[in-house]
Amino acid sequence: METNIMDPNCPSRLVFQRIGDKWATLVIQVLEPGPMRFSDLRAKVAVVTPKVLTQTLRTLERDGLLTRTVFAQVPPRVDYQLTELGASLLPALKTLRTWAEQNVGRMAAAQDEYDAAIEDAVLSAAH
Amino acid sequence: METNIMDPNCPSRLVFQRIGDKWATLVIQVLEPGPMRFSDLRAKVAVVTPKVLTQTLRTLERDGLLTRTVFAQVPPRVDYQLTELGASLLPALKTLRTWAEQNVGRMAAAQDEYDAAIEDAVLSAAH
DNA sequence: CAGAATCCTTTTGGATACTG
DNA sequence: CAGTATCCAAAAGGATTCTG
Repeated sequence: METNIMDPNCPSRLVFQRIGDKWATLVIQVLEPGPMRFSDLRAKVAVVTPKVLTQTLRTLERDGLLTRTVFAQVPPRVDYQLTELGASLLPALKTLRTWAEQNVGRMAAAQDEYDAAIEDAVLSAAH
Repeated sequence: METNIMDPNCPSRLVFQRIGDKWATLVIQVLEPGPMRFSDLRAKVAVVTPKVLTQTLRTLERDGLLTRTVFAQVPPRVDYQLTELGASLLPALKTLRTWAEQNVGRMAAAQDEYDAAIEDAVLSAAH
């Protein structure tokens, strides 16, 4: 069967949505080297609140991209690690990052130019 | 200089954000074959409202990913087409789509499994 | 035709405080 | 330590109506 990206129910939409998630791709990339516990993730992913980090992790766990392992000890310890499926996404993310690193300068320049043109238009309209 | 994805100001964040935009990647991929006018885009991208489509197009234009060309005629005609920069993003998107098409089935299965486990937990808690 | 303007609902992200 | 519970502000997304 043909996957049609135009279809609102197209499965690839799900993936693009996940990629766009502010924290999801970050978490996946942080987990690349190996398992990590909640507090370490918080430290690594900077100023994310526990609530948002939990949300992100639950979503990724539900997607089968990572696993959550609880150790029965006090104080509690919970490890998160990429599944094979999650790890298989890394190359695609890497491709995107590479593009980003190489082209964000051009994007930023385009934005500056665009904004300057708008500014000019506003000023001349007010003449 | 080292780009650090952990940095909230990291430029690659901008790219991931754009990729995650519900309509942006769709528009870029629809424009691959060549220029297209507003109404054709609307038809292609299904049920998007003109407001949202306009927003998306403006953002992409500002990013330097596409150009907007107005023809001085009645009725009006406006063409949108990818810039070289916009087109250079296509391979990376293609990589993602390929991953999506190959793995969305596994993601969906993982979700079903996860939801079923949750459901079981709820039922047994109510025993 | 290609949108702009307005209004409204839903979702998202985050701050803060509390708990097993 | 690893979360959960509440509350809130901001933004995204969309329906509808109008216009050069």
